[in-house]
Amino acid sequence: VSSVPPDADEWLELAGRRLRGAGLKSGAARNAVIEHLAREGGCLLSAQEIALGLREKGPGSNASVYRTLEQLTELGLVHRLDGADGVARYEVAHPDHHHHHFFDERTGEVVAFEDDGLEKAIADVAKRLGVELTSHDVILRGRSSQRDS
Amino acid sequence: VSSVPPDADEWLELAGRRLRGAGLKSGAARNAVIEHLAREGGCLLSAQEIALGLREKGPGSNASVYRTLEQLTELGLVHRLDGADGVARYEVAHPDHHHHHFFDERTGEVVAFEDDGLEKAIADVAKRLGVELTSHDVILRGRSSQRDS
DNA sequence: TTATATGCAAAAGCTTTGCATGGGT
DNA sequence: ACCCATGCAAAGCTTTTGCATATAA
Repeated sequence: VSSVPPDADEWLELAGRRLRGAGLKSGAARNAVIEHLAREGGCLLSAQEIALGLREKGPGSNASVYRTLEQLTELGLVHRLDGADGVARYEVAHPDHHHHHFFDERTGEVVAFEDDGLEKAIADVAKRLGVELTSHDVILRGRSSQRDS
Repeated sequence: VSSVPPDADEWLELAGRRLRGAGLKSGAARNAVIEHLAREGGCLLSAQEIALGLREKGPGSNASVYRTLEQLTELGLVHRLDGADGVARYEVAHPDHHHHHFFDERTGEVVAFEDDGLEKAIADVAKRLGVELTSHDVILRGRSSQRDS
């Protein structure tokens, strides 16, 4: 939709650092996945969509895509969301920007949003429950308020 | 964990009403699923767990369980959550009690909780986005704060 | 009597895994 | 050299679907 995210480079560096830190070696397929995510990972992407995008210009087999996404999820570099259609979708996880999603049931559109009040409410709940959060998701479903049917 | 939920009967009646209202006929398998849910649907149950629970004492094939759960979800009678393991889990949806879940990543335990502040924050977001919500989920992951490792 | 419900078995996906090969460090 | 990464093809899984039969209304 938009062009390359502004913090793409930042994330790329972070990814490199964490991968190296985990004792992993660089490889063509994983690099391709990571670059693809840095470019288009702003919205929810399925493994197959990524694999398809890569297949056109080089490396990145299905297996490698799945394996890479699992690693990146493990390292907290991408965020995984399991859809009602049984397909897992992935997004770049930025260190300090939590965002969530609204699914329009009429149009199928997905809107990402950020909300400090919501984040605060979640932090409050965690405190009340006496737990430490490592991640959280908020999924909203409904229709955008319009006058027509 | 606990005994039969107090509002089980209430939900059973609601279910009957909605199913009839949708022009559906009663059937042994679906009845069994519904009764099972009324009894044990307080926590997240997978289709296969339900099917297994039914198989022991009567009707309820795999196919019927899946079909029933889809119908109940459609009618808003149960709430569906798609797990990271690729398995969908279901819970009875009570008309006026929203609750959400905390997943302890250390123990695997799942804690259900309610929080008015959180609900309010979500309602506020919806208003700000100009959307009408039909459902929403909040998923928390982390560890319960304890002193040991 | 007609539309729905059920069950079985087969099919459909998405995702994972075994294994041999290639590549980084 | 050693260990990790990659790709292919073959499983593994949950979930869906086709079809014949049984059953509610």
